[in-house]
Amino acid sequence: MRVTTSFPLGTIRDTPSEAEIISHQLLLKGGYIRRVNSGIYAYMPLMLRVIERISAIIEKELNNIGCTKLLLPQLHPADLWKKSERWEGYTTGEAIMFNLKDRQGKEFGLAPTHEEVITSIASEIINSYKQLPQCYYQIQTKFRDEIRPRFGLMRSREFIMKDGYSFHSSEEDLTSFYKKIGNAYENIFKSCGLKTVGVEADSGAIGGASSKEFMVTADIGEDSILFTQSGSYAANIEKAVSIPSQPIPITDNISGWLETPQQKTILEICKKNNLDPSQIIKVVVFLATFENKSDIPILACIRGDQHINEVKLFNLIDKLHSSNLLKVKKIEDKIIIEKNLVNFPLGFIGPDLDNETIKADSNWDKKWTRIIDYSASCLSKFVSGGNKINFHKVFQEFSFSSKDYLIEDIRNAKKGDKIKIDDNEILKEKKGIEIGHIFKLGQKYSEKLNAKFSDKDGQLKSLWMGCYGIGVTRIAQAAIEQNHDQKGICWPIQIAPFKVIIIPTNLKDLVQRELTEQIYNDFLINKIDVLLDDRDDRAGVKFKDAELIGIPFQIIIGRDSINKEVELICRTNNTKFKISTDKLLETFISESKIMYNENS
RNA sequence: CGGGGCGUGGCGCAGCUUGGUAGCGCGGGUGCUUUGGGAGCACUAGGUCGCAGGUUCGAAUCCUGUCGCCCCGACCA
Repeated sequence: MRVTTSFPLGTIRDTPSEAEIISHQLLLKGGYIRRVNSGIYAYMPLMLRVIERISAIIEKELNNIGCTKLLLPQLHPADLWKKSERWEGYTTGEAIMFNLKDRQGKEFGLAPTHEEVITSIASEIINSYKQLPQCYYQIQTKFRDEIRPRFGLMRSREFIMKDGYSFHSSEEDLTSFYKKIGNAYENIFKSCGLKTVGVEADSGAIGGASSKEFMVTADIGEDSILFTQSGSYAANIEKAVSIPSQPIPITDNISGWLETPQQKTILEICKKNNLDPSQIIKVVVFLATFENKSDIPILACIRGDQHINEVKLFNLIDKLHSSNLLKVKKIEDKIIIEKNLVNFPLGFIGPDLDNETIKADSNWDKKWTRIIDYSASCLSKFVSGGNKINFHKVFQEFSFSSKDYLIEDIRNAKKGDKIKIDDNEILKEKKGIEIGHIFKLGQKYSEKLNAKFSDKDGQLKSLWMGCYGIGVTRIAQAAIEQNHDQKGICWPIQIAPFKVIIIPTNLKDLVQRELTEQIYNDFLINKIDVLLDDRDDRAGVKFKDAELIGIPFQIIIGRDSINKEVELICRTNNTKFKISTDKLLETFISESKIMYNENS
């Protein structure tokens, strides 16, 4: 490709003010993407090439393990999503799905994911165990109405994703395929030149028995990963389980009521009353909203030095009730409190708060659901809210063993904690960018959408399913986050838009020009992805652009053209080879092979 | 949704406090010079100052409303 005639670069000199993180800035500066609206980007020619490289790597690995590519619609009828009972949750609860009505008033959603569509199709085409297993995948734009799009392609409202769905006749077969796809994922990310960590994860709104996320570790990551040094354990903080540190025993000389005026936070109480956070039980109030059931108020109790994990809390409440749980939200809003509660001492609540605090005319459940985290349940003497404004209380010999209290794990594991499986190790924490997620769905969707097959025994059974996602555009940006320097992007060669860029320093020089054409054609004939910067600009401009857009190799054609000598420069480590043109191609090929091997 | 910030040529910004009819740098175009690290000089094109009301003789500037975007938080596969 020639920059002047077929491949304009579109680099910009100033960093657009909208970009906060380096990878986003470089994508904009390098002319890879242009913002059209909040969370909506155009993929410019350079970007498209990167997307195509990543897609090709994904396709190769998935085809290798017998997956089949197809393309599904993006406009989904609401009916289908109502069958799986996700319509409400996706349009009113989390409201992540863009939705609209057609001219007849029929409802549609713009697909954030495709379980419903693929399952309904699978139910039509799969009849017998003899057809199983099967795995279909596609690479396509997804739509999600993110609460706050940010960081360019990292969290955008329109993004490209590979999503795959597998169908099995048994749970065992699903499990073995799940492992196979996990291995394929590792190959894919390695082939993309990315360093990733696989972690246990919460399966969230997709649902299912278990799931694993693939993370690119980076400081700007939006997820927290907890892991042990040895690699014996790694999990997303949403899912991670640990053993909390030992509480500091409370001294004997404290008892009864504590007057705690204006002391609403754990830290204030500790400071003013000479207590340790582990001696306090913190009570956080939530409201669980269901699709067709009255709202349920929750008292979530946890040791003061620990934090509530709202994902675990959500999953727990979801498990307790058959109705579809839409959301669990902290009760803070004064209007909501006044409308539904009476004598409600926010900030001074204890685990034994009276059910009478819920107003009779409220449409809430008339009983608090009291959930006690393990960290709190083993304390018998502790300080907690006195259920009276400006008062806390020392609870003595208190027992949570009554059936009013559900003792569960609703706690965030944190760094420094020990884990069950290995006494010697403590958890460390890093930030990560989620670029892949695989789920064992089980029969959740096949049951709801009635996707059955005839098994060996002649019985009709629900299909076992897995689903597997990779954020294609997110990989591209994560790769930049992991591979850049002061000058710009340093693409891993596997996913670079071009392998090499030819930079003639002075096109007015006839010798240079001829040599340039000769080398360019030579590379083209050898099917090497080459970009020729044939702009009539000063050399410096072209050097800067080449570095910014991050092509792995540069060929500089300059003064030594007269001796048939050029320079081959490696972008990443700045290695320079001064070589004669007849050795250029073979040197390039061997050097790029080295680079391929380093990255995989 | 709460808090903060910003909307002025393609990009980055100044001007706004104290109203007087829009400016700088980069980028674009033309010409000459220059040519291995974002060149120099000269000329040039390009903006109803987000939008709508209001105040005023006069509004980018003051007031009201509204829309949009960005950041932090809530929240979020």
